[in-house]
Amino acid sequence: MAEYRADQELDYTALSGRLKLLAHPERLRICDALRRDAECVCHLEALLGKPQPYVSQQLRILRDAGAIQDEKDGVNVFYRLVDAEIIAWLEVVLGPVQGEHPGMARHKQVIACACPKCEPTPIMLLDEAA
Amino acid sequence: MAEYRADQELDYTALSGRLKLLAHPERLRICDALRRDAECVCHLEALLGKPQPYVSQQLRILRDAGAIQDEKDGVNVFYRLVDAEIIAWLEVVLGPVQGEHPGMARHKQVIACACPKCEPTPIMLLDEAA
DNA sequence: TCCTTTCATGCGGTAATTTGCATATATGAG
DNA sequence: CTCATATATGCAAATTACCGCATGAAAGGA
Repeated sequence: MAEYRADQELDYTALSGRLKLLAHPERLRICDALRRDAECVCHLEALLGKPQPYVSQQLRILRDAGAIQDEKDGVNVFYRLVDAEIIAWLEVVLGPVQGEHPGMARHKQVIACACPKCEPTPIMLLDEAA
Repeated sequence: MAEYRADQELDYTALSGRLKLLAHPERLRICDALRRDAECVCHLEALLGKPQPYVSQQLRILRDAGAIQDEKDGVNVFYRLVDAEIIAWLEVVLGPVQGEHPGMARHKQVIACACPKCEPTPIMLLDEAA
């Protein structure tokens, strides 16, 4: 009764569809930033150096696929990685999360964005503390 | 000297380009088959149920990218997964390799192809042994 | 209310992928 | 050499993805 051959029939179409989310330079960079912590759109805009509608479009693709979720906070919208499977994939593709020193500042790689509201002192947190 | 911020500057373009190889249903299925063992084109053709030129084209994409290598054996050409990084990705995306019972037959999931040359008894090996 | 800021959406053109099909190449048998 | 089989390649049509841009919607301050 050892039915070796009837294995779980992976859904290659579904899997490749999810892989396609990451198979894009800017979306991959966004996901890399988000796996450290949630970020608002203006930060991601500064990180990518692309126009805001462009960033929002990539975010929409990720959101519609269930990879990320938005949390509105007044005028700003923060996005967070919520898909465990994709988080696991990122761990292998990009390596372990950088800058996750316990208790250390967020925004390790994220460049300071122009908006004064996102953070009081966007990136200097590390150095100012000295 | 703790330079937290200057991390290894991942090449998102290169990584997404390699992810794109797997972000395709048939290529993903091919890779899943190949990570068990090398397979010849006719087997893969039977597995996918697609015309031979179609299969050869996907194989070419994977070969040009360095994911797989061909080993000619007479009239047949066997393909083998050779990229360690991609093999590691597949492990996470598809789960551990199925049907890798030690010392057990190859061709677990691969359907028997029509060609009589690939294998004397393509798929029956398991049962014939009884 | 009006204005500013932050973000989202819709649309169109362009570029890249996908895929079917005709054909080319290579190997071995006879 | 000729033929059959296994595989590769080239090309074009169809589809899809990508990206810039104009505009829309929501929130908060004055």
